[in-house]
Amino acid sequence: MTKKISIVDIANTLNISKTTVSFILNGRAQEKRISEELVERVLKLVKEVGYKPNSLAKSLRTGKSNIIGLMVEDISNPFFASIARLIEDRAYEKGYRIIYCSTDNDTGKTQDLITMFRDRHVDGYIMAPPSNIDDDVRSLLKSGSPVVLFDRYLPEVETDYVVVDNQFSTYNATRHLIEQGYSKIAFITFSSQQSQMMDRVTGYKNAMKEAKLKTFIKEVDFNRNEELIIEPIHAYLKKNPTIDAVLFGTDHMGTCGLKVINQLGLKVPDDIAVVSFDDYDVFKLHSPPVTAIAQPIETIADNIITLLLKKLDNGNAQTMQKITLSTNLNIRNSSKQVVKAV
Amino acid sequence: MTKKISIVDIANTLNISKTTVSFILNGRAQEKRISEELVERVLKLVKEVGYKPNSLAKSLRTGKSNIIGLMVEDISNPFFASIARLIEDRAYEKGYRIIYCSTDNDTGKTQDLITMFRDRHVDGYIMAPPSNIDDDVRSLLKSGSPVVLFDRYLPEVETDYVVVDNQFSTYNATRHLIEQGYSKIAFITFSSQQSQMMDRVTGYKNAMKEAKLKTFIKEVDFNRNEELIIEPIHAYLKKNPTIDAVLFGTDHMGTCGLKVINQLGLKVPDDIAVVSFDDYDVFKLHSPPVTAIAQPIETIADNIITLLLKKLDNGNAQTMQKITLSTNLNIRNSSKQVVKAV
DNA sequence: ATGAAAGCGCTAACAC
DNA sequence: GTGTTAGCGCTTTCAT
Repeated sequence: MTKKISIVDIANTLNISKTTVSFILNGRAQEKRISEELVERVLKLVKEVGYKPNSLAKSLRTGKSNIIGLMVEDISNPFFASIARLIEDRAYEKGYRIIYCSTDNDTGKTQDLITMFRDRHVDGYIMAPPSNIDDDVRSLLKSGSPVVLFDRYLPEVETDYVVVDNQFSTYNATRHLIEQGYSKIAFITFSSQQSQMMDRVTGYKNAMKEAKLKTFIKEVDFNRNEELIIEPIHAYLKKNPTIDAVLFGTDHMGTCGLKVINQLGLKVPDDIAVVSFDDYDVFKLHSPPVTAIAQPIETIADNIITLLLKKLDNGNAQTMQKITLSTNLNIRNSSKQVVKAV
Repeated sequence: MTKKISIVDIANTLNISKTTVSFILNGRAQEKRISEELVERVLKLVKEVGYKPNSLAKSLRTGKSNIIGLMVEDISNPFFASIARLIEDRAYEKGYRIIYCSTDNDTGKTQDLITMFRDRHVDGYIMAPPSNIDDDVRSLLKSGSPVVLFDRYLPEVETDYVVVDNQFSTYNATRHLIEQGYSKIAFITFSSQQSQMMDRVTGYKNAMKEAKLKTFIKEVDFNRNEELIIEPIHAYLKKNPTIDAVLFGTDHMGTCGLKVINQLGLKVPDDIAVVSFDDYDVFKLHSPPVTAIAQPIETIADNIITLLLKKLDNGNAQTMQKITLSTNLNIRNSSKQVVKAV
């Protein structure tokens, strides 16, 4: 097999030193003024025997692994899966590989993960950080590793990040519902201290306050068991039958919410209007289609990887960039007041 | 930082040799009859200075990386994302990490990926193989690396794999449609030579043949641009207005298909009945809910990782296991003939 | 019971 | 222009 051939083997076969081979293989032949002819011979043999440099050894020596550590909340969530896919593609083009992990927003698990990534000498980190991870990120930064945050950021840590304008997004969505004539508007979301979630609540609150409306906020604890998310929403909606519209804080929340609304036999939008953060097939194909706050997934992924690759090239030298992108409110029939308020 | 400390540093500090430290760290103190007291001292210092072995160096020396290479068709597809998530969890518990890549069913890209994984000395491979990858998989096997295939297998290669009973699944789904009184039943799927797709077509064909019905098969080329999938379906359905039911070959196909049906303003199931392979929120939440062939995701993931871990433990010694799991046809309103045939 | 030393495959400073 | 050599940090055989 292509197994055991090392740089020494090919050097010996050609009766030259492995240094020369190494130089040639790393494109430094010109610089070292190695004869065209030797270069050819080496390249030919390399191809012939199918020699592949051992990247482990290379990494050990150079300290570079060409691996990027990607930490998302949950790879099975469509938002994160899509981002991961796009990042993977761009990184691949540039010769980087991705090791990913799902953090479940668990700080302890994330710390473990960071240790393991550091251990493996990953060259850079992309992370949707859980709360209370500030010190760990700082220490990463201090040791010279580039870190790009996304989806949320850590207000107390000076890093690059790519997020969307969460506060305006929910403010805007809430305004939309108000303009459509709804007044008992609930905001149902995950309980979380993360920046993006805080901002989303704030946007909702501001819009409601501005319109002098009473807020209805329901926070549900995150759980991987969907039943445990559906149940509290069910209870909440049942207990507050006057609610005439609901804004869901994430795609997952929105999906669970729709299930509840089905269970309760509520008509959308007549009984209850629906808007959700994130925009996926579930919302587009629903009857009626669900109004959704669409994040610019591709732009997000593009910015993340561009930022990281730049740092990787520049030896992490530059100043931090904080990128906030705007979302798009895709208005559909789930939030259009039918003319009945006449 | 926790950066530069190596085994030598801690050996020097304690005035002992690095060998001893290595033994202690690898739990061979007993075996080597190293004094309790020394062991304690070493462990204490290690903890104190936060020494972490360099896993790169370890891998170089031992040839083990504790990394598993996972190759899926597309990580942003919910089926693969869910599987990936479950595998990640189980592997993590056992101290293994996952490097993943999306193959896009592209043989060339997959070969690159394999080379890169092999390069990085991954300990094992999990793969949803594209076609024509037989030789590469064989060579992996020959070089002693455990490989577990899933979702599809390579008939010509003797490996472990975990798949579902695709042929029976579509046969059964088609039978269901026939029993409901549909007769112009189309099968819309990706054009592919992969085992799972071939089996799905066969199942459909067999059921139709058995019932003496004419088959309507539309194969669409895979493309990452959704528009290019939607368009041919649109054209096909428009050109064959007599079709009264359709079975979609994958979740992605089904989602695109529903979009087309919406565009065409067709009523489900009155104008057209719908059944899809794979069962996701999109189908459950659709109005009417869509009948779907549910794969046992957790069981699949569990079997895959159990198989691989066993091989990893046993030095890849055992015989191959071929596991075929059954699916579940979740019958919903999208395929229930409304009583009109009276 | 502990240590010296070889070596995994590679890079790069320094010779010649 | 090309070769010698010293590590990168670790494991493991063989001595003692």
